Amino acid sequence: MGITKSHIFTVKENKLAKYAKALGHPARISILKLLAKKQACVCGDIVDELPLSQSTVSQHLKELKEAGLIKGDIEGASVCYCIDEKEWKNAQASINQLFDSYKDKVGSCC
Amino acid sequence: MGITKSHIFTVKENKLAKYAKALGHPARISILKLLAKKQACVCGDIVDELPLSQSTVSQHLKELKEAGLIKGDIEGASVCYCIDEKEWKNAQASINQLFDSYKDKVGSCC
DNA sequence: AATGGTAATCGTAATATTGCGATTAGATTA
DNA sequence: TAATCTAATCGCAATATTACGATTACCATT
Repeated sequence: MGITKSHIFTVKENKLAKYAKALGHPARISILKLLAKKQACVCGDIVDELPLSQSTVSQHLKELKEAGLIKGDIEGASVCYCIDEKEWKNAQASINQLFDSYKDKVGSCC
Repeated sequence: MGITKSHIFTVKENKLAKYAKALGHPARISILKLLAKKQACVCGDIVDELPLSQSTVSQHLKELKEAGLIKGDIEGASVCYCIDEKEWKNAQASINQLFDSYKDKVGSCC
């Protein structure tokens, strides 16, 4: 139905999925890389760096903001976007917890 | 247009986004956790663990397989699903590379 | 050969995503 | 105040995702 049955999963699973979903688009990866390098913090600079329209970039920024990965401070007429340090680390830790839960195979199947 | 302009991004960015997208649903997180713990390797066991229909689980498994994170070996009538060790490590490394590219803020903006 | 179990696929419906042009709201400058 | 610049939002179209029941294909038993 295009709608996820979130209630049957844990809060933690949903939060992790939300982080991952935000990372699940190359444009958003690209934006985050720009923000990480701090070469572009102002929205307009991001638009200039990517071959996407202003409205499209704005929407991607909105999704990253809703996932919690970034935050935007209004600076006069423009908006300064930055990575949310706390959530960024939290996301990394959550993802690594999943990856690390897999111990090297001992044989069994496959 | 609901279709991603993949060609304007790098292969690496697209690959990372693909991994993240696969992780972007709580059901798939849940499945991967089961596989990581090896409590469920056979498809049927996964279906039993989750309150989702067989066809829905099968579809999620397909997406995880297409992203490369898991593989399935046919064992008689049933199918044994396991994490693809190599791709798993590759995915973790790619994601961490992005996260680690952000150095703690020194001030600038936000 | 007939039956039963397992898992992929098909078809369908509801909803979400991606992308853009156009418009709008706020701040800045002339 | 008028003109301008910035970024969010609206409206739309194309496509993708999520979910399920039904069907199908394939093993394994009987």
